[in-house]
Amino acid sequence: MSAAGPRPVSIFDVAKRAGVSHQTVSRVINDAPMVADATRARVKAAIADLGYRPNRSARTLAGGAVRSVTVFTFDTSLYGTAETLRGIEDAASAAGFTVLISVLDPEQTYTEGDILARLSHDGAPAIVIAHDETTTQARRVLRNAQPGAVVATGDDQLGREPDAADWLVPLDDRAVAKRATKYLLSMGHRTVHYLAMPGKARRQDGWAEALAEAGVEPPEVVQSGWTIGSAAEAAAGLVADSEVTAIMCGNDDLAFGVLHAAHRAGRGIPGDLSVIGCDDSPMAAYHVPGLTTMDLDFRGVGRSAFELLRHKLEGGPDPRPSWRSPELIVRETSGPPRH
Amino acid sequence: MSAAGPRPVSIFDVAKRAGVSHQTVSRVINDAPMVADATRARVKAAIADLGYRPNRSARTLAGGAVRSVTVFTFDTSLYGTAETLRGIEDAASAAGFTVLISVLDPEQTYTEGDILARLSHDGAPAIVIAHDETTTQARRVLRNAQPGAVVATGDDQLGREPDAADWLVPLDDRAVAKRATKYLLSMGHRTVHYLAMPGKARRQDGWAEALAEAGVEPPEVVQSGWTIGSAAEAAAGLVADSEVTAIMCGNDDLAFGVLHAAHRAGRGIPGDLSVIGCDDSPMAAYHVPGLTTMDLDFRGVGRSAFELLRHKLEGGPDPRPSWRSPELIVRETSGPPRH
DNA sequence: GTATCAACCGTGAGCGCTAACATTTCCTCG
DNA sequence: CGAGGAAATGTTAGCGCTCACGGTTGATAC
Repeated sequence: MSAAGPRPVSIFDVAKRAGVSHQTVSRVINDAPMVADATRARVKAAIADLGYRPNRSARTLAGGAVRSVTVFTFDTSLYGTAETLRGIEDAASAAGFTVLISVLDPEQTYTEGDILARLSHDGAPAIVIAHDETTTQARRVLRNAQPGAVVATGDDQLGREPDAADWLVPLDDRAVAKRATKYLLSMGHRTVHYLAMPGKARRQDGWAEALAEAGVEPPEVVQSGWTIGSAAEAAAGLVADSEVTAIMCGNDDLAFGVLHAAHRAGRGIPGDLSVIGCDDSPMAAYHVPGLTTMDLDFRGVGRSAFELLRHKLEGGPDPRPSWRSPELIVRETSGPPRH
Repeated sequence: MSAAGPRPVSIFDVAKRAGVSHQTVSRVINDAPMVADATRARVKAAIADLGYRPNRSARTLAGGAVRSVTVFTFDTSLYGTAETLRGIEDAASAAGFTVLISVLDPEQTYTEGDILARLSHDGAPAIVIAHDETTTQARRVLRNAQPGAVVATGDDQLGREPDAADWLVPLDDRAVAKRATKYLLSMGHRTVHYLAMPGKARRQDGWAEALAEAGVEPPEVVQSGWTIGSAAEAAAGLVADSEVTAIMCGNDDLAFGVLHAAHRAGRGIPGDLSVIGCDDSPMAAYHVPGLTTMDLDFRGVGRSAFELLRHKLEGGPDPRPSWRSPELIVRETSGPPRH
């Protein structure tokens, strides 16, 4: 009834009811010490009676502890971002934080002001799930504007960005891609082709690195969009080429696209062509044939990102990063080439 | 720099710089009339110079127009909810609204207080993406507490809930499931089995209704969880039974699980078994074989939900609901039964 | 030249809360 | 038994903004 009804109950109403000052009520709802048990109980009863609920705007305005995070991301319906978001949400709500999301459109360019304007206020804490150009730019902007209140996940750029450990939960995409490529190479493939999604340069780097170490000249990268459909289209040429025996894909969705294209082209999997994905999305295990891929713990990364942010905000012991490390999962889309 | 730096620039700083009162600045940032063009320009210049950005907390506290929505949902990584969320986000950010998300855990039960506490303040506008028990309960709680500021999407319960049109963007799951079932029946199947996901009773109703109209006794419903894996497991018995020639699934993910189980059981698709999903997720078109399913415009539903909420908040002309109506998409997992 | 009325702009209060400090109470100890 | 001090509570100010006014212009009308 409160929407249209009378003014919602405030801290003063509770105070009056409990026969204390409003500040005491504030202490109770903030679990502050220095309140007698009896008083605390009385206040809590009053809160329950009146159905009081604190007003977050007032709280943040008054300069109390921050209790919200803005998450910048670029597409909530992709497996990786959705899972990361979920991880952030889990950790955040457990800690009593509100999470706001701000979805950036990869097609659009944003000015610094555009991005900062999406924060609820100047200096508001933020997490950036940076998996493409646009979000990487957001990461840069936020990091410049308010280094104390930003954390990011995504493309590992360790070594290029200063103090990355303080504010970045890296996925080490390079190592992941390298591992996958090496595996394919180890199966006896002469070379491995790469189907790239937009703005994930580090995975491509890892692939190139693995090839370089094996002494093979990397073939031309084939560029795809983010959707299964775009991958199927982009890979049409690749799968038609009988010289191509192994393709590594930027993520699982792209791999499904490739598999579809390969099927249409009549190429046998994995006899004629090995395909490997990345992310281990739920579909990977149930696709027929089962998709070989890299398991990435996005949810864990999201949780860790939140913990890191919280650490920056509130201090306390260094949070140990706690996500499963990436792991190769061999299923049925990969094998030795047929001679 | 504002996080650790000096106090962020406020409306007063801008006012001083522009040589006007703070109220005039407020007028400018709110696009209010009654400000001379010259003054407006001067203020805007000052805003740009100082890099001023309004503080949302202060704005909502001071009782201005509401500019945020809290979205209640139960799993941001499912296709349907992710897309709906995306639709809401699109519309909301276009309208200058902030979107907060609040993820409810289906395993958990929430008290009325728990749910209301997730609002940023008493009476804060909310959208509920109600696809299961928990979110449906949230919908009920919010609707009771603040009918003026709640809108929901999801399971159609028209006829049972009063004034549904005012606050519900229905998906008419019943009709969708009925359509799919009728299609299967029309292919010549004696009966259609149903693999249910948790808490989507209306789809089951539609299936039962279609069977009833065809004069066939509905077989026992098989219950699944939300994941592909749980579906594969739950459907194991069904696919092993050669009497079963058609299965309709609660959504596409479940259908993929069934397809997987069928493959393992050695049943031919669609010769031995027809499978139909629901949602037309991106994978449906690229799965081999292509999944027959119902196309649902979740994104449009999300957009409409936001528009409806905005209408309730700000008045104005009735928003025309504008989402594509559900459509049957026939691909390769369905066909007539083999005799 | 004065009343009239827009258009424009400023002043003060207050939203609900917390920080910082002031005050009271009550126990401990020499 | 009074000084000292900690625990418990109250008081005041102010966060950044909007609302509801009140004041000031300048053009127009008579």
